[in-house]
Formats: sequence, C-alpha cells, structure tokens
Amino acid sequence: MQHNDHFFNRVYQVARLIPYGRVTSYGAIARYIGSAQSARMVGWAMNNSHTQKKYVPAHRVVNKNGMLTGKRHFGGSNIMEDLLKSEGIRVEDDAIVNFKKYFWDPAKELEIDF
DNA sequence: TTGCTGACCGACG
DNA sequence: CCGTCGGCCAGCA
Repeated sequence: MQHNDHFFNRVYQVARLIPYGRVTSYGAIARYIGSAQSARMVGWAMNNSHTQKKYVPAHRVVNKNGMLTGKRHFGGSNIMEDLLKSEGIRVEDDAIVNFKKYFWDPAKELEIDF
C-alpha cells in the first residue's frame, strides 16, 4: 500500500522485527527510520498500534534507560511487565533488569534502508 | 486552518 | 541532580 512510506508504518515495520525476548527504545527506532528527533512520535505510534491489523509487539519498546514508560497504556495493571516477564525479561521498579543485555538496536541488527 | 498534546531525547543552565 | 526547551509529526477539537 502507498501508506508504507508513512512514519507510523515505518515504526510498525521495525517494531515487528524486534525478536522475542529482546527490547529496543523509542529513540533507537526513530533514529533507524531516519527521524532521530521523533522519538515521541514512536511512542504515539505505539499508542495507536492496536489499530493495526498486523500484530505490533509494543511491549518490547521502552525508553532509552530501559524503563517501562508506556505501561499505563496497556491497561490498568502490569500487562506490559507481565508480557516481558513471559519472554524471560526481568522487571524491577518499572525498569528492565540488565537492559543492555536484552537491548536490540535495529541499526546494528538490520540491513533495511528507509 | 490553528493550536494544542503526547508511551522521547539530547542539550543546557 | 534537577527542571526546561526545542524538535519531531499525526490526530483531534
């Protein structure tokens, strides 16, 4: 579709490539799609990701410090945290334990050019 | 159409 | 360490 060029769709495309049990940051995605200063928009895209037909693993996107800043958008309780835990990622005080170990940087792991 | 408002980030004081 | 600001761009009143 012609909407593939849209910012949001680029975000969704990259987000879907985050491997199970790994995480990345809003800023990393923004940089990767060539819009380094649009990290906030990545968050906004995640907010709308449930409207997409294809699944978007929004719980695998956190802020650059590994904190679950978007958890409140998954529902009342700890849905985001539980999803991460189910993938083997430990969370303490709304932050991913050993964040560096699980961090997945699209710029280093992918070879797609936008 | 204008003008907010964000699940962010880096820079500055 | 803390608060603030500009930049990004889609959606809504």
